[in-house]
Amino acid sequence: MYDTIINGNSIFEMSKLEAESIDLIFADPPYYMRTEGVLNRVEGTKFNGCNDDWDKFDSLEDYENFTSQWLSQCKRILKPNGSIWVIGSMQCIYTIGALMQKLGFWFINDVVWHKTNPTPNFMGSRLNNSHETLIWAVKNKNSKLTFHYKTAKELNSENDVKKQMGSVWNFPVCSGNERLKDSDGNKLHNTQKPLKMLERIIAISSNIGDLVLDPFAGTMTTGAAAKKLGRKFIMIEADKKYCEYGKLRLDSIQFEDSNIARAEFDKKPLRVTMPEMISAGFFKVGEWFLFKDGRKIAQLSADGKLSFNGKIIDMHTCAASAKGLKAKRINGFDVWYVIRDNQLVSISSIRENFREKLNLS
Amino acid sequence: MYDTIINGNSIFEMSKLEAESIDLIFADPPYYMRTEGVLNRVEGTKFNGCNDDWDKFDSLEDYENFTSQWLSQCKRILKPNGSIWVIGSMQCIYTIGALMQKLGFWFINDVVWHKTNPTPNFMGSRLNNSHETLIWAVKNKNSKLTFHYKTAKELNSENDVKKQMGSVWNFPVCSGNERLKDSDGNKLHNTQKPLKMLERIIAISSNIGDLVLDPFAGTMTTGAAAKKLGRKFIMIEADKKYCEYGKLRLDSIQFEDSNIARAEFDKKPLRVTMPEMISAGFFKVGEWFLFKDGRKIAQLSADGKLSFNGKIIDMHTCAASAKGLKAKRINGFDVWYVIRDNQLVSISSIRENFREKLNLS
DNA sequence: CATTGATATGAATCCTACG
DNA sequence: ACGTAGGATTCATATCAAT
Repeated sequence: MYDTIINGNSIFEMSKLEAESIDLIFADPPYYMRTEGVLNRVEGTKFNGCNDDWDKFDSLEDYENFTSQWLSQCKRILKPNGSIWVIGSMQCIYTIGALMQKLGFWFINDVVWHKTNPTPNFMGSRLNNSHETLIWAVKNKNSKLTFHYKTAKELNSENDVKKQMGSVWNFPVCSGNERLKDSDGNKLHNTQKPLKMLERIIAISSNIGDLVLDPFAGTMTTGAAAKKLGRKFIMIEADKKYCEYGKLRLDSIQFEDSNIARAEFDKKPLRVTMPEMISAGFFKVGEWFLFKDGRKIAQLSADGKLSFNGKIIDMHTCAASAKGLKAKRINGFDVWYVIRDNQLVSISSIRENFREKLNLS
Repeated sequence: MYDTIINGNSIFEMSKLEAESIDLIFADPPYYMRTEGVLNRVEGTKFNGCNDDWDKFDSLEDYENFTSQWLSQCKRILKPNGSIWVIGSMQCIYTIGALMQKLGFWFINDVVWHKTNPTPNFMGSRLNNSHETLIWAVKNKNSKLTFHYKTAKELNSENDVKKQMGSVWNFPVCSGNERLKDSDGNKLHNTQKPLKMLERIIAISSNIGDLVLDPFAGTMTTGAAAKKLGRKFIMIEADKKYCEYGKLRLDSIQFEDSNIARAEFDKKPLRVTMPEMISAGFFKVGEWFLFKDGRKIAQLSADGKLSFNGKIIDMHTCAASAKGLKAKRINGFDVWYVIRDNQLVSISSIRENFREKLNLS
């Protein structure tokens, strides 16, 4: 049962789903904003924020109870190595985050959505609230995380410079053409999230073909991003109107194949061993392994380890030891060189040659 | 008892302070990082993060209990209109924030310290954690906040353009000369905070002469900023070594008078009334009040209100009404013009003239 | 068609002194 | 603790009309 929109109560509908069946959950729950009265702009027009009934709760305890219930269902249906993302603002995210930790979710990152065009504070009564917070967690401390590090780096490209993606993300609020309108031309939903943000989340923390759940689906942005990136989805939404518009939206979207969708940048190179390379003639037993500065340090043994000061140890441990580091091991492929045609050659580049030969055959 | 460093346990020492005696609290508590083992950099040197004994707790419950205790003391000693700031990272800030709300603290903003030079994630195992979170709260919902809006705007100046300060702040992590060193030349403290950040916090949310408390004072950055800005301070720190270095640091700092320290930009202009200005001859009873486009809308009445469509109403209500706005009132000083020397002149500029004349006399 | 200017709008815990 | 009334307060972006 997937690629469906379920019109119903989030907690109840989740309770019917199978345990450990979901790869990725994105949750955009009610924020419990606790606004009162009307807020007028400086010009005297009314500011139309989020004053929906679904955002009203009787008390903090009431909200905690609600939050605890839907989070518990999420924990139950999430696969052992699945991820959950929750978005919230200052009014709710601390309640949510604290309950998540109590339930045993293990935090990977908290991410700040820095809005490039936030609503200003009309009254100058506090700092302009220009961000929302996302919590990224896995089911428990021992979960094996899906994180496409190099895909993230690729998505974080700026002027062709690719840097490690950080925990502060800049996106504009959803507006203009992207913002869904109802039949009267008014915004369909008060809290539609940017598609780009959902695409980023799904791309870096799930695999193609995975099953994505959004328990508070609203305008179905999560489903839209999931479908576009080739993931399956289940969207739960209590409001019938949103479900109807959501179906139209999701039907209009197609899978768009790409290196990002398939996380090609994170594909691991073929795993090869020293003995393989020795028997293929890429290394010779007994040859010297040198530092970059040309010093002869250790000699290759038949099992692929190194002979160093009379001991046979693996090249990574040997590298750390020979460099006198406190660390037990460092990556030997970054340290060792051999002599080829009277030249120092990195063993890393020799491994590359070997991999190329394997790929060709 | 102020401008002191107290060497002792935070909770115990706070319990001895008088109730409702503190204007501003800045708290940088142990983060409960849950780090294990040793983290090595790519090149094999040891990364010296924070694994101090003071950051060790037995369990989440233990940490909650500790947090609840020090926050309760903060609540007790904070003045009714005082502010509290707490800084934390993803490991602890949700626990802290949730407990603050349970204790009745009312959130003003959560602020993101976006580090411009964060420690990279050496392993590429998650997003580079490049921020910490500050929570700014007052004692309860009805507290009257100290917020120097225009001082904040002034501090947020960029290329001479001053904008409303937002909830995402860019600061580099504390390093170089600012970073305190011990007698061996090693960094004195693992979590020293940037002085500029503390100055900003103190400048915008307290008044000159106020009493500032830091229950986890560490390198005494809070005290340094407080003294520089002419605030009194109480610094509590459990570690004797930090207290000794802290005393040296604070003794070397002097109050530096400035418009920021005195929040001059937020001084309210003299409050004046229409009748005053009428009797001083700046307005004439019966004269027309016009829109910016030159339309004659209403006539000035002797009590300073406006005659509009046969009714006498105050100029702010009249402005909203005459513009057909839904809002009951808008600022009339932004709306109304009168004729002086055959020119449209804003009544706001006339009020300025009147204030100047009052200041001269 | 390009450029300029007016208008609309976004998850908001959005005032405060005085009587 | 109320209510009432004086008066201070906004940034980025998309759209659309006007030039």
